[in-house]
Amino acid sequence: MNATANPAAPTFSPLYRQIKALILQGLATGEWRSGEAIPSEGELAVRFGVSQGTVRKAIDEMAAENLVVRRQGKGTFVASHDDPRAFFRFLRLVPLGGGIEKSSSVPLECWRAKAGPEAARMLGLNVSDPIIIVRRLLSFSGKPVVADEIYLSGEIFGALTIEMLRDYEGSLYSLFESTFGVRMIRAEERIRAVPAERSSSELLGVAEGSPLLSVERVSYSYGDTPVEWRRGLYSTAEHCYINNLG
Amino acid sequence: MNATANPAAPTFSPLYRQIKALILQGLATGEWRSGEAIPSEGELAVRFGVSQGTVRKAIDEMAAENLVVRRQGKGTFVASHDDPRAFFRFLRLVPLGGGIEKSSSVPLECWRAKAGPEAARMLGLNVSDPIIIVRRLLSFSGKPVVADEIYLSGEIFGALTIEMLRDYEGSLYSLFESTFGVRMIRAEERIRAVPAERSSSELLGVAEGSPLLSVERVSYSYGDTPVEWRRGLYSTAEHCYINNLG
DNA sequence: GAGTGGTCTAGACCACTGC
DNA sequence: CAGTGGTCTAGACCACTCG
Repeated sequence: MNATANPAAPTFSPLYRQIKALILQGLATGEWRSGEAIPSEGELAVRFGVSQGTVRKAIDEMAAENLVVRRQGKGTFVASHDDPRAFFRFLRLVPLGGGIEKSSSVPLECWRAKAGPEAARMLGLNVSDPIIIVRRLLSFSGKPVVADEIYLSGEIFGALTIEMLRDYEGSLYSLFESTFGVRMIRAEERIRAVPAERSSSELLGVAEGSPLLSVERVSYSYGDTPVEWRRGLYSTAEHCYINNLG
Repeated sequence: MNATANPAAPTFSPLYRQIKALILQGLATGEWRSGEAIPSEGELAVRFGVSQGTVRKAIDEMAAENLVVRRQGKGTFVASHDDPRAFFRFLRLVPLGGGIEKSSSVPLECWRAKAGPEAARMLGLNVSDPIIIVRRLLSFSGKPVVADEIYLSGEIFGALTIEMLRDYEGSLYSLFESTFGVRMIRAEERIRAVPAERSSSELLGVAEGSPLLSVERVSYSYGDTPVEWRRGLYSTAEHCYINNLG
């Protein structure tokens, strides 16, 4: 037993974590794509030379981290941002009165630039590496609510154009996933209250100086690689940001 | 096998969830108190007439929900708000520059009242049931950062006084837990940006009308019972609210 | 060393899906 | 029906803690 186990691991990790790392590698290298099924637990057990229970525990962890979705009787599938259940995972904004609204995203600009010190630090790049900056406006029920400025590595997202953003049906992360093979796994947000400046007040249709939520986000892909840095200004006149403390 | 299983459960649930419910019951009724060890997996397996693996899976879920903490070689312990690791679980405020600051809480007022319609709805009470209202100021490194107004069921927290709040060392939730036997399990927060009113601007030392974070929270104890409703106004001049999207 | 949680295995059976 | 994940068991051994 312990077939493919690392013979001289510098830092000990249990077998099921090693199996998890191997499966993760398959996800990162694109061996299985978003929405596709990965091999069954039995197959993976044979491939890695461990018991099914060990594979099961590895997949359990990955399911808990939303990397993968299990469906009884069908198989285990690579998590996808196309899945409607994943929509509110990265946009925790709901109307104050409750209910559900139709959202629409309108790209305003998309241009090439060189990374300044801050963007470089956030994205793990060197200063003056190529980056892409996107500005867009997000509306609920036709009313503008969020103004985003999004910084992306030019290396990865080189082919991105404003037409692609305009024409794509679905969320931004769905586009990144299907077109660039980059899946956002987790993100860190830093939230503050700031006064609306001239430009954002016009975009969002609020008075200059009125309070807005400033939401800065760094998103990570496999291996904790930062791939997106963004700043959003949220109008909370009729919406609020919700968060569950567990 | 299936010893203590419910003979005619209306809604099916696997054995390990029934075991989980039984252990949860022990927590809710105070059979084991905060910080104490619950019986070992083997003991619980014998008590409930199931295999240790089944008890294990039940406890796994409870550990994932932060209800319980496992410590190898020692046992499984009832989660406690005294645990320093639990501090930032319910107060996600960090200095903008990073680092750690000393926080101190100063109670301003603590009085009895009757529940209005909003407080009643949030706390699951009837209108004009007795409630307790606490106002307090939270400071980091001596500077005021958060002004809280806290609504509690008078039924449960009847004995609470401002002296208790003033004299207690530790977080508010530690006091609730040790003095009233009420443990906060999870909470929902709704966040908006609002202009500072006269009273809060004076408390927090900011200009009237400047942007503040409004954080409304409902906290739940066992069985999803709401036990606390609060509204906090956060000055984000030198701090920000952090959130991890997983 | 005794007692605890942590890992791993092997095998049985159940519940769900789709052909 | 075959194939998938979901549950449950029994037992072995490891890793950690404490007296």
